[in-house]
Amino acid sequence: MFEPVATQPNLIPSEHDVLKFWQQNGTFDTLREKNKNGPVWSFLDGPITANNPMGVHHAWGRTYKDCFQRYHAMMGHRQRYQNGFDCQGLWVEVEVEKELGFNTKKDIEQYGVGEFVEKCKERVRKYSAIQTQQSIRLGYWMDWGNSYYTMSDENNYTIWAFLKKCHDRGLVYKGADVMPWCPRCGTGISQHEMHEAYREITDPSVVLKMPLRRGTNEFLLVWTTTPWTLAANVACAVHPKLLYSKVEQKGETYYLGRNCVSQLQGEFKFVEDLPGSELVGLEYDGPFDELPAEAEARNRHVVIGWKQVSEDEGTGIVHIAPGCGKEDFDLSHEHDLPAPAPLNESGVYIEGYGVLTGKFAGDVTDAVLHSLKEKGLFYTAGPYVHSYPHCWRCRTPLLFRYVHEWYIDMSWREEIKEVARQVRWIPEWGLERELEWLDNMRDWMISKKRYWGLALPIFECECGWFDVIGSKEELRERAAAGWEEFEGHSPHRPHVDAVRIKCEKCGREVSRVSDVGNPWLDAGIVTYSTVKYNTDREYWSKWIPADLVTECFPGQFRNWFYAMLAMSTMMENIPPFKTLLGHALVRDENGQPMHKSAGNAIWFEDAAEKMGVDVMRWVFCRHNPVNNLNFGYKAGKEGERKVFNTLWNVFAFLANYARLDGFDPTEEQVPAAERQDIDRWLLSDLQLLIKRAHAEFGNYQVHGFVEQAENFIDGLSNWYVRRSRRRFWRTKDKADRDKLAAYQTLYTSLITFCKLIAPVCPFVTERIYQNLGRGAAPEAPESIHLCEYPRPDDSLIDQTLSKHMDSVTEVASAALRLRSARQVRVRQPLSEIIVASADSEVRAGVQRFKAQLLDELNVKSMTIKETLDDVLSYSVRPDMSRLGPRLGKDASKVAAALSEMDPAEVASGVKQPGGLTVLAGGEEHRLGADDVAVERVWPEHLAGAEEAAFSIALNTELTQNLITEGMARDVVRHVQQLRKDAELEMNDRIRLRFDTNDERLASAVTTWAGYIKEETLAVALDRGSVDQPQRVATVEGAEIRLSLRRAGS
RNA sequence: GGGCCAGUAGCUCAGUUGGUUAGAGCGCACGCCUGAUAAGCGUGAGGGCGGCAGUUCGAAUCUGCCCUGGCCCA
Repeated sequence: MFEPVATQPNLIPSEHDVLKFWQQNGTFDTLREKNKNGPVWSFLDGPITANNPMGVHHAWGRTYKDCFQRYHAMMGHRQRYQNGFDCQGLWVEVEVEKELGFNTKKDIEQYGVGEFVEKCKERVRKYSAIQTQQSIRLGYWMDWGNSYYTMSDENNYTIWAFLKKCHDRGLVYKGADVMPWCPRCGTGISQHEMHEAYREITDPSVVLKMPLRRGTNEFLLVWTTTPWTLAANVACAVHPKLLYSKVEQKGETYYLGRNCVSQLQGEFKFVEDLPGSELVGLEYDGPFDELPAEAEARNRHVVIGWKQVSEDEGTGIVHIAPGCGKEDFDLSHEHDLPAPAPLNESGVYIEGYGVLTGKFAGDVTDAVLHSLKEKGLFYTAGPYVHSYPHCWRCRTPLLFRYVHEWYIDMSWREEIKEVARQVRWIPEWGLERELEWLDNMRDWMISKKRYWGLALPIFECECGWFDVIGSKEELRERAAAGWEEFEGHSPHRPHVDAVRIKCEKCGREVSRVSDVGNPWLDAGIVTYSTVKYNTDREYWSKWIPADLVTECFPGQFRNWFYAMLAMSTMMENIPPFKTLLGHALVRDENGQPMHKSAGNAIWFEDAAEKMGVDVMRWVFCRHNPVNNLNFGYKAGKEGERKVFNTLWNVFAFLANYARLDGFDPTEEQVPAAERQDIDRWLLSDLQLLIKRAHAEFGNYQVHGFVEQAENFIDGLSNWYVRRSRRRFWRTKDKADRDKLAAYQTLYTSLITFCKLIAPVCPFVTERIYQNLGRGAAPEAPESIHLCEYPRPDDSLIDQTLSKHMDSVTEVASAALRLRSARQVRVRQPLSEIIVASADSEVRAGVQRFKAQLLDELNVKSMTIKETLDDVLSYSVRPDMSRLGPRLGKDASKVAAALSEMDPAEVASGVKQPGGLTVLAGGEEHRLGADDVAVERVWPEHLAGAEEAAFSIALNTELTQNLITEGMARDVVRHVQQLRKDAELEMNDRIRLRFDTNDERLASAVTTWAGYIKEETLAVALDRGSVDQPQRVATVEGAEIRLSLRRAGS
């Protein structure tokens, strides 16, 4: 019935076997069929970017997703199992550009937008297929034929519906702003995408002179790290309340922040300090006033006050170029200043900038400095290290550009906040984080001047009119031209661009704006688009809000979580999900961020085939998700040893013995009341573990359960099995109810344990189940994952028993420690142990498991008492350094008197409230606990230890009998090793032969021959010359030569 | 400048509603045990819980301020 089990689990090859097994049997389909009428549990998958193979960090989130789905499946819940792929957006474009060797948008235009978009789709298909295969390898059970793609028509049109709703409320607008711009990608970078954009770089820092127009030789010293923006200077800003110094140097007068005078080169003469407010309003000459483009600004150069100015860096006087900086731009509104915009979308100067025209902004530092020097405006320059934003996809340093983009006015953020509050955030501070973002975010920039993405359904007329189309049907109805060209294509560029509608104001035919959409629109709509919102509203309302969403949280508060919340608020004003479980980042073994470039990134496939996915999943589930996870093979190895080897060994032990014994798990159960205490202890612990599992899975805190599971398997192996082994070894006997109870207890515990952890490690548990569960009962479900999740049986829980067992293990480990300290090996039997405790529960526990303890500790007898006082003696030594100064010459008399007294009385006396009264030299002296040093003295023959809850004393006196028995046990041990070396079966009988020159040893063997034979399954034990010993061992200093052969052979 | 999270042995982390002598794993050394275990167990060295000040009979746990690191926002 049970298959024999190898001693090594061989995890990785077996995982492939299990995958095959599931596939061949259609196990996942069976599961869905089984649960099809069950109560709904709704998980909603966050789309993975289908742009690269998976790294181990993807596996973390996916392990959670699978794990919770598997738990709920075993609870009988109906689920959707839909995986998602994120398809559209700049990240795909950038990779395709790399593949094709493109550098600019021009390359794409020349190649053809249609072809380029096809390439993007192709890349998505390729990597979604790879990720699918990898996920299957992880054991991630999903409806893989039915994954959603954010590039689908359904998804795109549902976003149109969302935008239409926004437009109906008047929230869509075209705005003008200065924003971060990637000159390589030729697109603005929205606030959402500025996450992790800042990187340290070295830029030129320049201090230049701006001549004041009011007098001669007076200059503002102005600082900038972006020399290219100087050609668009409009104003200078000072902090009105900061102090500025007026200084003279080489016949010129300079103004700069008082705390910035260290910027001055060489000697200078201090003239006076004045507040910034006195500089405000002064007019000056700009550094590039000769340029035609500065014509308007030329007449407006003025010093303005701005409280953001700091004197921590630079000169305390800031150059303002409203067309080149966000804050500058805002200031220009405040002060009604012009905003010349010098760059085109590639970051190149437009006409009107003299020698700069046609040059890339990042390349003009030398030209700018040269020009300043020529004009006598240069003061100093040097390298400056600061953190500067970069394009999050191509790493190009961003520029700031004045542009027109489409926005959603987010003035309705309070509505979103209200929805966010209805979600349960794990960890709880996720809500605060989200609310903070919602408070601080600006309007949502939804346009991008790119090619591969959502086609914004905005049609804009020259006359200023625009409208938003809400569906494919609406587009068809309103199409004035180009519908035929578009029909049959997905709503992507370039085909959708062919459609024109009529301007409702001036009647002209107008096209769609050429922009594509922000990719977070794509992912944010999935709670609608993928759940049949448009086609089956009843179905949709059954599954949304989803019960669970789980993702890695850094970044997602402003991206996916935000987009889902905002879009769901607009669509139906409901939370899109009920619980959000966030987890931190995967780091390398040393806590460093994993980077492809640093070479410390681990690809999923490598990890899967090197550590195995069960182990990987265990590592993920064991970790507290709020902390970053340091992932590496070392941690995997540890988990493997600690958990999987232990589990496997218990399994192998049970299966192999059960096979020999013909144990039948379907036999009638021995009632719990008739089983041994240790059995009932294990079953009680098992119920507690089941309870814990339900609590933690239900609460999405799987790591708490996994930690407890580790403790359980440890107790199962290293206490229950170790303590119960002999019950399994007894000869086959149908009437042996105790043996049956042991089998049943171990069998139930192991198989229940496997079911409990099956969602975490679905492979190894499946193998164990196939042997133990299915092998024993062919009518059982064909997979462990088709079983019901175990339910706790409260009647089996016995808290007192647990407490008793705790006392027992503590006493055992204290006694073993004593043996170790005294160098008395455990195989050497000892005559007596005394356990003393004032706690009656401890005494009860020790009494209850007396036999177990004696066996475990190899001691003949045990005495249990309340205190060890009667076996201990005390030694008392007066502390003369205290008594001397206090008692003077009486001190020595007190000491003498003390030595006459009973040390035990002294010991207890000094602890009394009044102290101990000692009569010496005719006077009474009171001694307190500090006056004497009391030591407990253990009698020579006792080794003692005092613990918090109990004391123990071990009699280490050895009689000849004990020594002889110890020798016999040593011999047994050597024979067992010999059996193992000879690769005998566990139930093979042997004929044993030994030889020794030591008569003590020889007589020990003879005296204990019965015992030795019984322990080693020897049918014969003879002394005789052993010419070719299979083992030569030393016992108590004497040599013994051993040989054996299988009986009957 | 504001907010969130974290700061416990060499490293990685546990420490429930404040309660006696703060735990575990890894690593190192030594020892023990082994008819399931190329496994396991024990011991030792090593920290007084970022700092200071409070509350309390009692604080790693609560309060305040500060320091360091990470993240977010400005």
